[in-house]
Amino acid sequence: MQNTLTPRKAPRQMRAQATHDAILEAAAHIIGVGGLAAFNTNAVAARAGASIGSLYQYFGNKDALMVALIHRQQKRQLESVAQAVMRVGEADLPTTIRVIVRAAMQHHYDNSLLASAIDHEEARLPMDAELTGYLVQSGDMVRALLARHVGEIGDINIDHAVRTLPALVRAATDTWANRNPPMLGVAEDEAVRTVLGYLRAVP
Amino acid sequence: MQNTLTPRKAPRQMRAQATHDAILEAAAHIIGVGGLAAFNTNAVAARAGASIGSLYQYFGNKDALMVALIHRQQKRQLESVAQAVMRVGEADLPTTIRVIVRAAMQHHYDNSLLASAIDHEEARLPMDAELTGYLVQSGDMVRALLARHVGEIGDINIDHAVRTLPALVRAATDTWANRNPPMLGVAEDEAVRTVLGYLRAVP
DNA sequence: AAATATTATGAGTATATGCTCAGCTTTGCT
DNA sequence: AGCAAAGCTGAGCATATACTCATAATATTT
Repeated sequence: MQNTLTPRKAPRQMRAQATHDAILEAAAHIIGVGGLAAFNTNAVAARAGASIGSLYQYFGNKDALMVALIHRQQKRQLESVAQAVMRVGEADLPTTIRVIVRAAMQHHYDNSLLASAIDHEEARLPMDAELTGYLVQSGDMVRALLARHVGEIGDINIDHAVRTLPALVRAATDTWANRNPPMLGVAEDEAVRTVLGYLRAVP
Repeated sequence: MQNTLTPRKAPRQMRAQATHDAILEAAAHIIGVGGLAAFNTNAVAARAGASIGSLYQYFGNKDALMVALIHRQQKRQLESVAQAVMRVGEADLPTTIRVIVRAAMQHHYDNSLLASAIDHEEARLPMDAELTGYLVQSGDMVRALLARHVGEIGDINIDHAVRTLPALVRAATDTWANRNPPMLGVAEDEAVRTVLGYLRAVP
């Protein structure tokens, strides 16, 4: 086996897929509630209703499980945003931004502890082809989107914007959605203001 | 003892202070290099050149050490920014923002793994009076600053801005400074653009 | 100098946790 | 039905790690 972070074995039957998914779901839940400090493989297996042996059948080690979790989250986020881009069609820039911001926030605000754990672990773990792929895809999406509204935005370095913008949205979301009680309306408004301000800024 | 997160004993002699500081420094270094996964009290004591017993003389448990680290980082950041605010005097808004952004970035870009670890742990640990105090102080600072330039900024909710702006700067910093090689110039420019855009935005 | 207070030590303990493996169960195929 | 492949189990091992405590060393006070 080349790489211990690679999945050990792919599920082939339906029940195997279910076990596999339950383990990922359990991991997400445990980190979401107790943070990385509570994240251990025995607890994950127990919550998944699977044995610890099953966990290690699909994930060669703890880091591999974390990597799979990161992939899952990235994939969901990308799909969610892609769908929003479809939906929004040819609307004006502020509307477009708001719709996309809302989609991007979706998977963050209900589990911001998980989100920050992923941020942290992403920085520690090596970046693989799949992650790079998501990055490229989301970059292309932003690029296409901005091309539609080229008249309404300031002088911009697109390569910078492609990386900065998602980070800004995430920051606004984390700040306002992760509170007691969560201030989702504010989160959305602040994110929209930030993005529009960034895009229209003149140097 | 009311609270296990409280420091166990305050250092009274100089050598005790040195030990105390060395332990915090070692903790920062270990998290900065290996992330939370590498953060354990034995390793911290070893790197600090102190015994594990000494560590537990000053920090009742691992979380207390983490809390102290968070306080240290917050305090440094606040001081750094406060100094920048002094220095900048009555300059125009773009210059002011740039100087402050640069100060805020200081403690982030050379150790972004530590920064993300602190973000994560802050969300998990209970927020105490000291942290609240830092938040209030930095809020007051932003408020005073914006008051100086009230003519140059758009219609703004100051309470929102006070929390959103630092998060935006942190996001831009993390995104661009934590790379190989670190792109500090881009980080600064992106942060400045973001903040100025946010402040001048019109709804 | 003696007494007291503070600081440092690190082997050792209790526990938590990553992970294995030998055997069992279920599913799919002929 | 019979067989092979896939999937599942969980006790238990090896190790890592949070934390204690009895003792020693150093500093401060009287």
